[in-house]
Amino acid sequence: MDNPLTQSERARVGLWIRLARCYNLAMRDLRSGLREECTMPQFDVLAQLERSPEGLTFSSLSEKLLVTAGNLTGIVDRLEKQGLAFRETNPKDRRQTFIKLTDKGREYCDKIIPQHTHDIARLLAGLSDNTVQNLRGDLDKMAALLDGQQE
Amino acid sequence: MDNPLTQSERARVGLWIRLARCYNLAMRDLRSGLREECTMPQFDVLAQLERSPEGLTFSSLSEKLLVTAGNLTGIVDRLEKQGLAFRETNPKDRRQTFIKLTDKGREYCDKIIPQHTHDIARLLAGLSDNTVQNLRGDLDKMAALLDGQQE
DNA sequence: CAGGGATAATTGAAACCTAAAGTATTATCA
DNA sequence: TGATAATACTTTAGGTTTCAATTATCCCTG
Repeated sequence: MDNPLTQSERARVGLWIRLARCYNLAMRDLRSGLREECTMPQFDVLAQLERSPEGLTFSSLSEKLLVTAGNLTGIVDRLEKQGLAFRETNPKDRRQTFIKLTDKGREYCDKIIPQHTHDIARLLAGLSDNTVQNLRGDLDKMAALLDGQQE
Repeated sequence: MDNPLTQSERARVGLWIRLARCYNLAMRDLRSGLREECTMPQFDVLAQLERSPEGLTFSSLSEKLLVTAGNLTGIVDRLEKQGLAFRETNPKDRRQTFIKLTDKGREYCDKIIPQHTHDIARLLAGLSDNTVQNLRGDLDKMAALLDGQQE
């Protein structure tokens, strides 16, 4: 039962540590670029809403963003308070609530999404196109693996 | 000023989205493996302490884990309350506080670190050794870039 | 058409997280 | 030496996050 780490296990732990480090470093930078405007989780919700003019339910947002529905309640509350989004009960199924952008929210997205996109591009500008392609491909493999594994 | 996205920008945004997705998917799985025992942030602190028998200050932990010192205050409070770690003022510089594992904390680490390591290895077992090596290399490039960029 | 089970969102408790302000201690240097 | 600056940690306020328990609604089957 006292098995030392195999080479292969060590390599995978190292991979996870590197992934987490990159995530946190990038997150820190991107957060500060957004700070004056809105929080990162609020931005994530806005960006999803922006591409779904018909609105999104809490459940679908929850799947897309990988956060719990209970969490979204608070984030949407704050977006609503800022006048950027609003709730609308689905008349066909009154359990469901659509979340939609207000006009103000849409304007806000027009301003802030390109800004954030530019922040990301700037942050990663130092990587070669080749490295970017390789990373995307390998992370897709990893995501597929992790996706299949969650039951 | 109304510049559409270049190919290169789009690719980098896609990379960031994939990275965040992998991080969140893995985090979700690893958290649930740890849940009965302790929280992920508590684990991260314990794992750092375990390899520094001389103790670690809040500042050094903050750098290693990429979290703010204010945050660590609470996490260490909880570890202290559970009897896993303790604070010790540095007599040479009374501003500094060393955080150290208790005996109980060390025992606990002996149990939980291998378990968590195994969880990571299991989670990523489906990736080829080749993919793991490529990812590690490319993420190292990315981390170096992000590290240099933070002033 | 009346329960009973599933689904959608909310609530509550506990922990995490950041930025900024506050407190104590040490270092600088005029 | 004594004012000032820098450093290390804590505190505070505002959000985020999860899990588990509730509430409201829908669907289905007898």
